[in-house]
Amino acid sequence: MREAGQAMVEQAGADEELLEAPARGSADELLDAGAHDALDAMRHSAAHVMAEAVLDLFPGAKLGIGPAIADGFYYDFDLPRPLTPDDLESIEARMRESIAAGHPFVRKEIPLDEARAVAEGQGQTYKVEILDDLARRAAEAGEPPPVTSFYEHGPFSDLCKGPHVASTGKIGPLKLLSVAGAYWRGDEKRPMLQRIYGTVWETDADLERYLWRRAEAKKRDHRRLGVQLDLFSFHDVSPGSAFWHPKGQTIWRTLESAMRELQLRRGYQEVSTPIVVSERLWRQSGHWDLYRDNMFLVESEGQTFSLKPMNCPESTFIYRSRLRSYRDLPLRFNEYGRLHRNERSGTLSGLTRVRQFIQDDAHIYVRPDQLADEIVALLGEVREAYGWFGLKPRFSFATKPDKAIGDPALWERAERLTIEAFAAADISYELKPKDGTFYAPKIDIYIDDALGREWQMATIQIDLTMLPERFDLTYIDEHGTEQRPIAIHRAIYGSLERFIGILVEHFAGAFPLWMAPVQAVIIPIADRHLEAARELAAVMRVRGLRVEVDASDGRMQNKIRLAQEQKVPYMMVLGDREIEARTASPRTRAGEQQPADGWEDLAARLAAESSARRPD
RNA sequence: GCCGACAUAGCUCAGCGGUAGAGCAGCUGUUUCGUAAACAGCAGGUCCUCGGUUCAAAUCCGAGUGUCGGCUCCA
Repeated sequence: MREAGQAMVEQAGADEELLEAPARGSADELLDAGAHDALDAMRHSAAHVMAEAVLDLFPGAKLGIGPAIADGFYYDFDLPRPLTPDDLESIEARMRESIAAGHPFVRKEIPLDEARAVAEGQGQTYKVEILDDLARRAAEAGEPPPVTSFYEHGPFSDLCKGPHVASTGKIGPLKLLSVAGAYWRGDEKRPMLQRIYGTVWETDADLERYLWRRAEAKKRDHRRLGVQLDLFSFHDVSPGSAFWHPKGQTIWRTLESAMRELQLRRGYQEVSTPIVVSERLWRQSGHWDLYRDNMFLVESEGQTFSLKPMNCPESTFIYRSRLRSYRDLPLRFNEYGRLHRNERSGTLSGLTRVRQFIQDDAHIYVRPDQLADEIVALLGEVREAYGWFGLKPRFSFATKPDKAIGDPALWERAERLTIEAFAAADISYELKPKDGTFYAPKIDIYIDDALGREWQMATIQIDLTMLPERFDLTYIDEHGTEQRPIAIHRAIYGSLERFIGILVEHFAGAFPLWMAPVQAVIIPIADRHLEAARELAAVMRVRGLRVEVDASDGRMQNKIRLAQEQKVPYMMVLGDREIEARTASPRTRAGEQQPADGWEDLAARLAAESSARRPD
């Protein structure tokens, strides 16, 4: 990865559109600049031009940092007053002037102490801090203070590694997007700066496409569609917790029963454990020290309880409720446990960041010799379940971090068996060295949604120590001696709330037939067709289909439009012709008219289509 | 939690010191209609909450609550 990055930077440096990157300096430093290609150089250059504009409009503004980021750039400023949307317009206008002027970017090298004196003279305290850090890092590495580089364009100069485009005129079409608060260096104990986000592209068409993508994402926003489709709502009496409406709950139950069906087939046994649990349990599990701030506490009769933030410790009580034989393993306990985590108020966001949620959680207890087979099976479960939604999971494998508990030999074995399991299941994965949890190596599962956004979804953790040792789990092996099982924590949907939120956006609310809250709407043309419409609905409901009859006195065209807006997969218009022949001709939400079919046959066909759980 | 913005009818939003508005949804009536919006009428609001300024506050100021954009992509 390092090598690839370096090669890219060198390639970029060779591009004549780019100002040459510094010859000296490690690949790491170059990577830190985030300037990987021409577009990044352009974005980083735009950040400089924005800083120029801000300094011009707000003399005395202090500069933080201004890197290129995915899709654009930002720059952090310490300003005398909060910025308004009008300010963004005038800053953008000033940037256009600088771009029109076509100032060349000029690289200057200045000894560090000299640069520091200049920055201090200008009152640029954040730049001084950066320079001091550079000096300190060099000193720690036993190197002399490095020579620093500045990039100048027109009246503006900024400490910067580069590379940049040749001149401000080479900066493509841009737009400033938003202002947000950002702590200096991401540290909440440091001053809060104002961050301006912007986007730059090589062509107008690219910019348009990006803005369209943003607008599209906004239209698909699950918080918006959740209201439109009547799925769920949020209320200030319980911030961060969804109120599920009937249709949302139907989706919920449908996903849950699909997973239950899979779990039944795979030999899981469902359990349920208390939500209010004594602090004593959390002390034993270690959560009390590490996680207490995120737990809701409840006092009763002088004892402290908490709403459980995770299920895992409690499942061990069921494991230990009797003596376990090696013949009992694997034991697969799944639980749809309701969890509460007291997330900081500012981080809450729709269904994707909540305080209360339910996981399709499971804890699987295996003998070491069963681990590899179990992981292969779990990877298969993930693939199967994600196939219901047409999602293609990508896998990563995170290994033992530096601060880890437990026997190194067990770690080594678990990691080796996991890698073998990937091979056996013929699944490729990205290795993330030292990125596991302190108690377990873990497999994380990612998907890209319909808009190309990446989401971290399921997780599989191979727990060698936390549950087995802290809760003293044992089984009796074939020689009559006590052994420690391995515990696997796994969630495939993860939080159902979050998963449904992602699905709403992925499908833009047009759910596949099998999970649509209303699968078909029957539309009688006139009142005299209502009775037959109800009959057809009954025929379909017998097959387990979720069907509604639009009995309102609106016109058929309007009923179609409403069903269309609700993204109902099938509409059946019933008039004299259909009723005479006891047929119906489904109209799909894509506008396709399917051939007429007898009621029974149609119901059977749609029911079969639904139970196939196809993603389209 | 912190910074900024926002909070008006069920929904989307206008009004921004002088008696609360529109479209959609709802209700009532007329219409009974062939594949994406029939017509008319009616009803609907402690303008988020509390406090302040003012002859007068949805509008200005302060506090609180909630929501939204962000807060480790480090020259």
